[in-house]
Amino acid sequence: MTVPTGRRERKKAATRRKIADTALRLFLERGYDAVGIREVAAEADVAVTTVFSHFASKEALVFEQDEGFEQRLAQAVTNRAPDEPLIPALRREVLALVRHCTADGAAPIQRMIAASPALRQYEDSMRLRHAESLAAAVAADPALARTGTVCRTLARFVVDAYALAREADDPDAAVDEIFRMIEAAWEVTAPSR
Amino acid sequence: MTVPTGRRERKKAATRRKIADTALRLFLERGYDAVGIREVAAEADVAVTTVFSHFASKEALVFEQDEGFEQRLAQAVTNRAPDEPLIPALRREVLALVRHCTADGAAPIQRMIAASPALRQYEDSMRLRHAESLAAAVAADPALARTGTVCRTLARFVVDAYALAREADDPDAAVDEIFRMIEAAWEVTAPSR
DNA sequence: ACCGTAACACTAACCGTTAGGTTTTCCTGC
DNA sequence: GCAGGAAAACCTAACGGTTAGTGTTACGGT
Repeated sequence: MTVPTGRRERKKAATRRKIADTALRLFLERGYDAVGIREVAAEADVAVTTVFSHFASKEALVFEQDEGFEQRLAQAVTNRAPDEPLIPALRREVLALVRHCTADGAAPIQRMIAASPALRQYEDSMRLRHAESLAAAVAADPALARTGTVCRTLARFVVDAYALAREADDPDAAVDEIFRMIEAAWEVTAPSR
Repeated sequence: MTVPTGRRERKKAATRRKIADTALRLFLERGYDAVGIREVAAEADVAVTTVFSHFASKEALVFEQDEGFEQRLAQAVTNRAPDEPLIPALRREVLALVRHCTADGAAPIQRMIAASPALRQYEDSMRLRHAESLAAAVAADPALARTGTVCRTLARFVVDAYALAREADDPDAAVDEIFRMIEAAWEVTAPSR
C-alpha cells in the first residue's frame, strides 16, 4: 500500500535512461536502421527483453524525451488563465514546441527522424494520439461549448500546425499563418448568442 | 522502347489480383493478425518473394483497392469546372469518399482495419501522402494564389475532414460541420484585392 | 532461332518482438 | 535482522515480416 520510495525506482529509472542514452548515441553515430536492438541491448549491458520492458518499440527509444509533449498541449488548454481565449493559448504553446524542435541542438535528431520512414510514421501516429487528448481537454471546458466533432477537428488542426510549421522554411511565420486559419475556423463554430 | 502489349502484363496483373484477393479473403475469414504472409503466398500458390514484389508490405495488401483514392482528391481540384470555387469541390469529393467507406459493403473491411493497430497506422500515413499530392494540386492552380504553407495546411485539413467524418456518428453532418470550418480558414487567407 | 529481361521460385537469413520460465534485487512486516 | 513477496532483469527460443542471393522459366523483340 505504501508508496514505493527509493532505490528500486532509482535503479529502474537509471536502467531506462542508460538504454535510451545508449540507443540514441548509437543511432546518431551509425544511423537508426544500421543499429539493431540486440546491439543496443549489448552496449547498454542489458537483456533484449529488458529494453522492451522499458520501451514499447524500437521507435519509442528515439522519442523518449518527447513524452512530456503529450500533456503540454492539453495543459495549455486546462491551465490557461480563466479569461484567456483558447486559440492564443494554443498558438503560444505550439510556437514554443516548434521552437524547441527546431533549436540547433535538436538538428541531428531531426535529421535522423527525417531519414527513416519508420520514425516518421511513428511520429505521425504519435501526433494523432496527442490530438485525441487535446480534443478531450477542449471538450471538457464548459466555457467553450462546442460539439465533439468541432473539438476533434480543432485538435487535428492544431497538431497539423505543429507538424507543418516544423517543416516550413520560416517556422515562426508558418505558425502565424496557420493559426490565422485556425482562428477563423474556430470562430465560425461559435454558438449563437 | 516499344509499348509492352500483351500476355506478360496480363499475367502479372492476374498474379497481383490473385494475391490481393486471396489475402483479403483470408484476412476476413480468420483475422488480419492470424494470417501470415507465408500462408497467403501458399494459398495464392506463389512464392513469398513474389508477394513482396507486388506489394511493399503486408498492410498494402489490404489497401490495394484504395490506390485510386490517392488521385481523386487532387483531381477534384484540377478537374473542377473553371469557375467552381475550390472548397465546395473538395467538400463534394470528401463526402463521396466518406460515403464510399461507410457503405454497408465495406463494413467488414473497416472493422478489420479498426481492429489492427498496424493497419490503422498504415492508413494514417497513407492519408498524409494524399495530403501532399493534394497540396501540390492546390498550389499548382494559379487562380488560387496562396502560399505553399497555406496550401499544405488546407490539404491537411481536408484529409482530417475525411478521417474525422468517417469516425463520426453522422458522417454527412460531420462533413458539413468540418467544411464550414475549412471554408472559414480558407477565406481568411484570400489575397487582398 | 535467339537473346535480353521481367516475373517468379527457393533458400536462408536478418530483425523486431514476444513468450516461457528463472534468477536477482529490493521493499516490507514481523 | 530476516522471511516472504514482488518487481526487475535475465536467458533461451521462437514467431512473423522482410530481404538478399541465386537460379529458372516464359515472354517479347529482333
